[in-house]
Amino acid sequence: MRTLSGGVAAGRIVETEAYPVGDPAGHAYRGQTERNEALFLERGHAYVYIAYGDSSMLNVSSEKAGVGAGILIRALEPTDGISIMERNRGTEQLRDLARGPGRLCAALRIDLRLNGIDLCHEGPLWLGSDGRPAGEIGAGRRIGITRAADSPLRFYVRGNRFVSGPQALNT
DNA sequence: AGTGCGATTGACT
DNA sequence: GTCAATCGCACTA
Repeated sequence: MRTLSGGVAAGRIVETEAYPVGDPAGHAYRGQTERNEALFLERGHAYVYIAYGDSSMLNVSSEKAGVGAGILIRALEPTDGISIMERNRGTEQLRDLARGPGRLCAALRIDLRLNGIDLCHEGPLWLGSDGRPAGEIGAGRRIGITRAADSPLRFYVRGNRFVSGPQALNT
């Protein structure tokens, strides 16, 4: 969930990728630096970075303090504040509002100022549950990386149309 | 100090 | 379906 001056925007997370300890594709692989230090915070903190010049990416640190690992949030099924997301994204295509990590951050206006915040308590950006049961989860290879690309570390809700990536990988 | 390369997106054929 | 834009960061010299 995301609190903005214009109101609250929120959605269900329908797609993630894991970047565990020792993963050569992970940003923490080469040790702690100024950029990735948020990955080394206690699990549940935000790690935000910029890829390809623009496009922010949102990760959640996933290990105890001092250990570098995280989960990339790749896609959201919009549930609240849809008009806010449409304005942030410059489109009214519901399916495209938060399908993809860069789009998700644009829709919720997530930038480097949120790097390192605690996501486990209500705040400008936080994680919560809507009480609804999760759908059936599928696993497959991660998207857009070259190293360790074959590890099945991408997880998604089966059949959900807000999941990014080729349709063939989402069955 | 210079270079190469992405955890992507949007526009175009 | 294909392809270029774009820039911060890590690595080499």
